[in-house]
Amino acid sequence: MNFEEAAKQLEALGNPTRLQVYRTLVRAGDSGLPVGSLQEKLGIAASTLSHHLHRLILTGLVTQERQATTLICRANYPAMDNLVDFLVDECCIDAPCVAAERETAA
Amino acid sequence: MNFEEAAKQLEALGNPTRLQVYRTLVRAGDSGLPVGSLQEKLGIAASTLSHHLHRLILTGLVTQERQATTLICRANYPAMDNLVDFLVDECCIDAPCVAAERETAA
DNA sequence: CGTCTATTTCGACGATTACCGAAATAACCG
DNA sequence: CGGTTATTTCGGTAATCGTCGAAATAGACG
Repeated sequence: MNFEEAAKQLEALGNPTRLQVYRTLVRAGDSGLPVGSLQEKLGIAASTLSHHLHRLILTGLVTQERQATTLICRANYPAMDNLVDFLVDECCIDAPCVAAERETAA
Repeated sequence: MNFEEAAKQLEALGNPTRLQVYRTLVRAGDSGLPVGSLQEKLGIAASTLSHHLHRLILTGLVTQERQATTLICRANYPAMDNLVDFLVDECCIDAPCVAAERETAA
């Protein structure tokens, strides 16, 4: 995980609307959610949602798969895993913290 | 860790300059670093650094302690720990996602 | 082909951000 | 008090962001 990529992903998740989108997708699980359902759940304009989805996709945190006219969105779990690894690694380079212990224990 | 707080911290870390500030502080360890040293390391204007530090402090990711005329900055490890916890809890990184069940129960 | 649904792109707007240098403040020392 | 060093606040500017509605595109179906 390179520094710039991590920063971009963190920035993507740092917007409340996008964090909510991402959380909703995570909770939807492997089956994912169509853009329309997502829009209904969040109650924002379709164009706004599309914009945020685009950014999440650019950072690799979300993927899309076409099923006929609807687009299914899914959280990309490995990407988040890498991001968390980055944070833990950064956090624990010189000063071990609780996260490192949990990491090694798990 | 509440949702809004997590979003604010993620946004704080999402800016490349701030992420670099934070990383530098993490690597400095418990002894921390004066603002001046930080500025020298990063090569940015003092006012710009002060601005970013302020934001990191507001989110709780960094703390400051005065020592005479110099201000010592330190990474707040428990805050990062909580943030990582939030991400892991929200996104159940390595395990099948049980968050949906938790959601319906809540 | 024309129409319907789903989604994106476009164009615009106000709000926020990042950055800098200059001036102000804080704490110490003589 | 006057001076010195460390840092912040102020003022301003260019760039980016978040949001929306309207228009454009993608695919299915008759």
